[in-house]
Amino acid sequence: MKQLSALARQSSDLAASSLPILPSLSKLQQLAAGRRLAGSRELHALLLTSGLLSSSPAALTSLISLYSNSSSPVDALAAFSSSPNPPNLVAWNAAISALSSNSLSADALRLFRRLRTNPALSPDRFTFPCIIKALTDLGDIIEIRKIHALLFKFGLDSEIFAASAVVNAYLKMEFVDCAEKVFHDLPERDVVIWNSMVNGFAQTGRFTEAKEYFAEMLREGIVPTGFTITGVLSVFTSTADFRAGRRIHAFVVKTGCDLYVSASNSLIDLYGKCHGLEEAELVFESMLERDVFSWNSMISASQYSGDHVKALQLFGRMLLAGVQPDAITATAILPAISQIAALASGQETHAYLLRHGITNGDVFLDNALIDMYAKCGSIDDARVLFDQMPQQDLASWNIMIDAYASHGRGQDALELFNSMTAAPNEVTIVGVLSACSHGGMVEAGREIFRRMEAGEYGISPAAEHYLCMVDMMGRAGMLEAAKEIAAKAEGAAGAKGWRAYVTACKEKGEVDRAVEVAERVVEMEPEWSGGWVMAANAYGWAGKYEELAAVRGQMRRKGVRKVVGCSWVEVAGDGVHAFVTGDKGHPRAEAIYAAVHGIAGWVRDGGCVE
DNA sequence: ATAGGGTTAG
Repeated sequence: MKQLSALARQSSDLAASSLPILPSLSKLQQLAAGRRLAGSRELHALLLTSGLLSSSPAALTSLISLYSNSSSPVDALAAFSSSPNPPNLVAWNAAISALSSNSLSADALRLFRRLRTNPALSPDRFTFPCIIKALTDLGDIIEIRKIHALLFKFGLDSEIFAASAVVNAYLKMEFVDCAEKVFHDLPERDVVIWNSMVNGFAQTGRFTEAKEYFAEMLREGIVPTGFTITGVLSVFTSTADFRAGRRIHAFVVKTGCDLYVSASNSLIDLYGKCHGLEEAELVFESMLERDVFSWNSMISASQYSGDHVKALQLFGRMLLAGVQPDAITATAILPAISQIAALASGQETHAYLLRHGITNGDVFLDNALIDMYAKCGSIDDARVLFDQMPQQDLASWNIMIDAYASHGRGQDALELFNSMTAAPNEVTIVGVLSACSHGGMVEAGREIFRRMEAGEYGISPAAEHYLCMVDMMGRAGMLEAAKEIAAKAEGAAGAKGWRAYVTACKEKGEVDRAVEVAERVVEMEPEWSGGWVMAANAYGWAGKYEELAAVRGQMRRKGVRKVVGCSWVEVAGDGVHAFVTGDKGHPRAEAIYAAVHGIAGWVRDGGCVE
């Protein structure tokens, strides 16, 4: 109360200068809503000084709901508690609502219990929806059942607002029979309670029921809303039923029902996940209003389609639009940065996340950061972050082991692997095997592979593991052993295994061995251009030009094209530059090629061979 | 004067 009077003194001058003497309450509300929290405080001060707060119960309730709508539940509760007169039931309801709609569920429950001890007041049809919502957030099924019984006691069991909240609660906690009973016992059902059924089933993975209720809802002639569309789209996205998702989009366009922001977001998500980048963009660009979900879904859609540059551009637009990124934005954007190895951008993004307190304790985000630092070459920074994590998950271990592997630090990878507190999975084993391979640690690698074959990790060797072993043996010059392992791998991995073997044969000058299996790669994976190129190269090394010409001829006839290699480099203060093989398009191409030749010369002079 | 339902991540 002391604080409030001080506040009143402070802002009464301001209020007096900008407002006529006691305008109507609704006018005040409009002004306050426009100015959000500051406006609410101004109104609060004015109501106190004018005495309106003690004479009008409506004034107190309006004030509580204003604070609630400006996301200030604590101020709402303070106004409620400091009321000069005992608050009436409407004020109690507004206060409970302020807490429950601002995620202060436990406080909402406490306030509700205090209301129950008040002999003069009983909860009504406005109280129940709020308290049920709070209990749903708390996941308290025991309390939900008690409150449900209480609804009958007060004769409010046919109230559709309370029933919607109850249905929502039961479905979230997978009490399907209870939810359906409440739903069917109602004398009338509106679109909201239908939405509760559809979305409740959708969220708990009961996709069939969700679709059935949606279909039934349409049969009953209920007009769907943006809430319905969002829920039903999430079903089709989860089940990868993109054609049905498209049909929903068409339905929305045809019936002209408003999409609202969330339903548009769900469409972007759907199109993003079915590689319909253009359609996702179409929806995104046509939105009049975008929230953080819109941006996150759109950035992820670029990301799924592999367009890292577009993802980064979108991120820039997001910041310009003044939308605050969150941890999900960061996990979507960091892989794009990693892909183009833009360390400066990565550091900048990390600093931004730290400044805005977005990093706190999100395992996904920490993993993305570790991966980014490792892929951008800053492996020791990656390790510092890894060690600082309060709790690493399996992905963290895998990322860090992979990081050491790709930096040729086999010993560090092996040490990390041996100190693992979590059980490894197949990805972990691939990482540690490739670390042994790149680090030339054949014996350690063979030992892990042997243990794997003996079932020690509970994982049986898969294609990738064979591939790692071929690579490892090949690099160590154990070509016969490499060949034996390549012969064990099948399918696409078999082809890659043979390619690894062929590469190793060439490295070791055993071109005859390479020629012997050159076409096996093509036989196994004729669609893969890499196999054809490999075969042609092998014949070239051995000087078998007739065979080489034959392979090239077949490649032409079949239209096999070599995929052009592409790389990026980040220049401090000058952004990211992309290059493809033989690229002369860069404004400073001449200087760049001169520098490359210079570096190649130093490397040769330093005694390095290919 | 006060009330119920929704989307995104390795």
